[in-house]
Amino acid sequence: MSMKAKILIVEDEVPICNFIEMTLKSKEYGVLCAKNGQEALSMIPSHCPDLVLLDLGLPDLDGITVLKHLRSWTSTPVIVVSARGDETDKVEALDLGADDYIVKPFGTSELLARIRTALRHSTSIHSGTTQNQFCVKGLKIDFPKRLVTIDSKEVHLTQIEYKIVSLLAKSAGRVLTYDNIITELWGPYALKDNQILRVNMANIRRKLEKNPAAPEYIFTEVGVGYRMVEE
Amino acid sequence: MSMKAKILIVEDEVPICNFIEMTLKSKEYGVLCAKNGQEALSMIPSHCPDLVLLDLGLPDLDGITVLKHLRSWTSTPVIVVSARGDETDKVEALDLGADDYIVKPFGTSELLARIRTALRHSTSIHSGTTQNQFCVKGLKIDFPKRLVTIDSKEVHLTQIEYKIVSLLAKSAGRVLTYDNIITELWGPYALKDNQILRVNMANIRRKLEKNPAAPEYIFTEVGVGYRMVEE
DNA sequence: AATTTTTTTTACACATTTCTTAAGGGTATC
DNA sequence: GATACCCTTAAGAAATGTGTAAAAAAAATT
Repeated sequence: MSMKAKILIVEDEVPICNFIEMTLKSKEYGVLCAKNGQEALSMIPSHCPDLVLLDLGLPDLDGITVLKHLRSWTSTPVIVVSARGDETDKVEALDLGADDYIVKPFGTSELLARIRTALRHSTSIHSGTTQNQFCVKGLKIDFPKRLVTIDSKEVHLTQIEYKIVSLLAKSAGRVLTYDNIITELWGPYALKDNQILRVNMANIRRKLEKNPAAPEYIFTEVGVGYRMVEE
Repeated sequence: MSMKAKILIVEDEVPICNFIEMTLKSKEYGVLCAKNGQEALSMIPSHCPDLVLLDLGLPDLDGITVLKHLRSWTSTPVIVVSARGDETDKVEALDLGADDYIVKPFGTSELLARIRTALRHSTSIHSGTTQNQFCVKGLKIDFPKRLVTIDSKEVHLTQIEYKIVSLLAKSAGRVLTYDNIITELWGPYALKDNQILRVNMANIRRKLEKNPAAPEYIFTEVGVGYRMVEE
């Protein structure tokens, strides 16, 4: 938790943008700026901001259009900032998935408080509730619970074992090379020595497979890597 | 999903309360009313509203006090409705965990839109955290009363111990990492030192478990964190 | 101001995990 | 069938993580 959240400001009026940018930077948020809708939409996938401050009056795309596009694929929190205080505008934006709507001119401390509120929602530890799991034959991996079961019986895996198994499961059907796995788990600067991986795989198989010598779940691709059977 | 959400209105001025009640009922929400803070706090655990509309100017307890009490055990969405539009009031309420702050007089369609927004959050994010009791084997945690019992016998937990236990209980079945817990209890800027957590866990287990060396309720995931057994 | 309670720090024994080393066994190639 | 290569398995050493006790510091209570 060294750095605070990254916030994207979508605002065409430079002075306002600068003002908000300074305010946010003084509170140690990471700040990105987009001057129009197109720019905003192209920046979001690559920069993955934790929150978007969206002005409605943009030169190209309407802010509402930006919001629509955005909500079609992500639930990144969006606070709409607008000069228009009409109720219909507020209702439209909120119903399209905006998380809050602030009318200009606004106080900086209110803006900051509303940002904190929106971020609180998205970073709550309870927000990972989506039941994401991998099942194949008798093997089940419940990622949110970090729980592996064989025929409904819990199997205890160590940290590294669990990471290897879930990495393979997330690419089930595809071969992951030894380098892939080592780079992912021990970082890019680790020695590319497969031995440790083999030892771990032996231990994993002893825990998961009925007969480790004839695996059902994780197959060896000789000279290449390992592959988890597909769902 | 036959019936729409249940909303508790906390408001001492009868005409305003009636007006909001009618508005909400016309949109088929379930409506409850509390005329003061005490009443609100006693109604919430028993009626479990899906959302609270909280007026700040109450005859007995300050609305802020109500919010504080409420947030000590539940994350039920709260929209503060207030005649006071001062920034400091807004910031205070939002930082105490209010999800939104609307200044009177407000338009009904804006109110409804903000209610929809708040409910959207709670059903996608916190779903399941609005329980006010956790039971498993002989252990029972009553969140509104802040009471922990083992086989109906009260167990005294210190502040931190209680927070750790209830945090784990609210994510029962899931592993919470050391970082999760430390960040949640000591804030994001705390040193990530697990020792204090280990000490607390030892004390908690001494109080809850028959045999602390072979826990029934809270399990250790070596290298990862702790997990409360599921209900 | 003194006492009690709670929280944090320190120290250490013990348990688990991770890594290294080494032996053994397939399989393909010559 | 010998050789080389790679994979599996076992066993133990090294590194890391965990639980407990006790003392110190901080906070709350009287």
